[in-house]
Amino acid sequence: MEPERRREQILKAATRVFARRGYHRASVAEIIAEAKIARGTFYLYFPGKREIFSELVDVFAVRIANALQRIDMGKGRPSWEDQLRTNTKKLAALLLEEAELFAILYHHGMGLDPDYDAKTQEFYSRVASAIRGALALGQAMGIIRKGLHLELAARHMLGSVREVVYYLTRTKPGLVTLDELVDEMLSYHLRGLAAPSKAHSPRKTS
Amino acid sequence: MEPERRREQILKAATRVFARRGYHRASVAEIIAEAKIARGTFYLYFPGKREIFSELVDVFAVRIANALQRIDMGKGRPSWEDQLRTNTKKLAALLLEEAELFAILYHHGMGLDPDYDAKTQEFYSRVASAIRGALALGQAMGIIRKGLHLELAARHMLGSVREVVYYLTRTKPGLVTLDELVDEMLSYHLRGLAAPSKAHSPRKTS
Amino acid sequence: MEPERRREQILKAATRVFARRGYHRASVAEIIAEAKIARGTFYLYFPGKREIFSELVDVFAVRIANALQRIDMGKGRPSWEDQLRTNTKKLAALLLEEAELFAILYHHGMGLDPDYDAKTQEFYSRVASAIRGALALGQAMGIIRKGLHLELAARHMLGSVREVVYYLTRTKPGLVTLDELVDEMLSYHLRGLAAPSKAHSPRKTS
Amino acid sequence: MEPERRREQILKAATRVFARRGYHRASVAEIIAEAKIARGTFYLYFPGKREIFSELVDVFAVRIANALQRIDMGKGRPSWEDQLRTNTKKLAALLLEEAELFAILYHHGMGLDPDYDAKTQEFYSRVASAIRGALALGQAMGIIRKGLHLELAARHMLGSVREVVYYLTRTKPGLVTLDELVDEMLSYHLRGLAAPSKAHSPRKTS
DNA sequence: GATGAATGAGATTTCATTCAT
DNA sequence: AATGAATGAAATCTCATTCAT
Repeated sequence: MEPERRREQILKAATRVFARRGYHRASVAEIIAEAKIARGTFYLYFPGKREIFSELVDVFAVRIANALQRIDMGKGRPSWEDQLRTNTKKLAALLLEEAELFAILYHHGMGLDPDYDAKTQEFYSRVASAIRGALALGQAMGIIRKGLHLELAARHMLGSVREVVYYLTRTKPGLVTLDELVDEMLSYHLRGLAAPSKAHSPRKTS
Repeated sequence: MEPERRREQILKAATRVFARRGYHRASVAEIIAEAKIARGTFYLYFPGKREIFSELVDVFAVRIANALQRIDMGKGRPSWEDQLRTNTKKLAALLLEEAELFAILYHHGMGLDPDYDAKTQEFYSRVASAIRGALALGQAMGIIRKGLHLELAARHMLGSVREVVYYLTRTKPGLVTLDELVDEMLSYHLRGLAAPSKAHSPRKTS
Repeated sequence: MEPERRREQILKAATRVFARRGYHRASVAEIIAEAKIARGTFYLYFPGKREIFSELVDVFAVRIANALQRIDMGKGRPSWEDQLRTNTKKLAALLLEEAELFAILYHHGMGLDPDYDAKTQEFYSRVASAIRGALALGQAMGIIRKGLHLELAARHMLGSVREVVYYLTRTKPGLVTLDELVDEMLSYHLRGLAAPSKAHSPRKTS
Repeated sequence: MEPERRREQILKAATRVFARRGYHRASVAEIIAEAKIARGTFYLYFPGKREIFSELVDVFAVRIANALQRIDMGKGRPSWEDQLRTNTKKLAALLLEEAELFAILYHHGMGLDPDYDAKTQEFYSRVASAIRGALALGQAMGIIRKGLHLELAARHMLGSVREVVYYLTRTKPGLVTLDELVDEMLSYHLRGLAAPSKAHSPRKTS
């Protein structure tokens, strides 16, 4: 088999194994069984378990990054809202489609090699940072309310999207359609939970 | 030493080790070194590594559950809002204080034995379910808007709180005070991100 | 078993295995089979194959060093010749007795880890250097002839003793008694091969 | 490429690799990289790693054998001494020139397959035997002293020459010229270390 | 109650050799 | 003749758990 395809095949098999077993319980033995190759063949294509995992995550991170367009208010561009909706939909679609890869990313960090932990943290930091940028822009345009702590808000979004999508892929696939999901997510983050009639504002405590 | 205190001592040591190394990289060797006991002694008090970890998480889960009062609109009770604020504050305080234990809870699930995974899922399901109950109650009282997908909303909250608190304990401790945090969290979830002036409602797409 | 004795037992077993198989073909599996212990037990006492081998060589090198007294012409000391004879005899006795260990040392260097090679080279260098010192002393006393290239002479001795003893232990044990061996070695090195009558001196060539 | 030259090319590459890494640390991968051929090509010309090594050593052993003329006192032949000197010089020159090959020969034996070990032993035995023959001849002619244990003496020579030449090639190349070396070696073996004035003879001990 | 020496299943990785192209 | 992808036996090392003292 041509190296290119063989590599792909192993990567695919590894994805399945990691998704179903987690990083630690996955073993090279299992990956080669899944890929139906000999032990040595694996090491012909990848230096080891850590590295193939790392590559998996990297590639996926890049795909996510590519799915998201930096929100930009230049002339002739769609509205801020539409761009947000597009990004959200693309992201949700990608995560739902690549549920296996996403499961890996969801269960990230800690317990792996220090190098790896740092990398994952960095990935999430980059995402959070991108979100914060979009929020700042929205604030400047008067769409996002003032007084918001942008750093915390970005983490709120990051955490809730991650959890909701994971919940859907693992526990309740098919609970909602993609569009319903996107609507729910957007309205949740933009409007919150409170009923609109009452101009609700939680009072400050000491 | 009395068995009770010895047990406690081991549990404390294990907490430190798990928090610092993660479940997989932690070793029984490290725990007994930290607890300054012999190898055999460990197994006198706990069946094994998996079990002591499991107990750690369970105990913490119970503490969380105890911190949260089921929201109840009975006579003479504080307002729905105040109960929500109280719960949020207690929870945030507990998680921030017990950062080590929380790090464990944040990172776990998956990669352990299937039995254990199931348990974790169950823990989060219970939390999500409690949140959903509170939201339903709020809806009944007209405080929470109609048309909300309660199951998804509960996951939104769960995920975002987990992420925000973890972010604060690990990356930016001291970024905000506890009260500021609670305010941010409540306003985020209740009011969302959108500026209030504009009666903003994202349009549906096909 | 007490650690002290267990350690000794493993070291003995390893000596046998290394002597009969050489460093590379020896395996930890073989050592533990010889010592009748479990795999893990080996690693309880030694960090690995390289290290146990290294220790073996080190210990033997020290024993050799201890067997040899630095030749010293102080008052009341035996004659230079007697000291030489004593050293030679002790050395020969030790090497013949510990034939297994010596076989290991004989087949030294190259092909092992670089660290190890350096160490062995160093050992032989130290021996050669000690010999050179003794020869210089003998020269000063008029016992050793002038014009000798001491560095080369020391290597001559080193190489020939090593080969002769190895030959005896491996191929022809019992060919000569210890005293005969010592006599042969001393007369070989001191008087050479030439018949004494003819004051033989090889002429120089271009 | 014609098979003959290709074979030579691989043999050369292997020599360099074995000399630089030793038998065990050398890998077929390294040899084919050095020879710039494909993996399969190697096995087209040699049955395996062991065999190419073996061939290397064999070829060199034959070259050594050819360099040495059996000492022969037939009519019109040079004197015994001159023949000895010629042999010694040829041998030293060959070993010094082919330092890489000699390093291999110096270090080998043991650690390889039993078959191989036997072969090495046999090579050295043949050399020792040739030396013994020459010594016996010298004894008959009154040049070599009586009472010498010829077998041991042959081993003495073998070991010391091997060590001295190895020492020069590896550690101190250029320490002496070829002629100086030959003089040193001959005088060492013929006259020994003792100063000539004193008719030195070490006394026997019990 | 406590100890810590012993265990061995299981994980990762290497590399000489084969064989279809 | 030449290639190089594939193989898999074998080696090293880890660590949760047991059990005799």
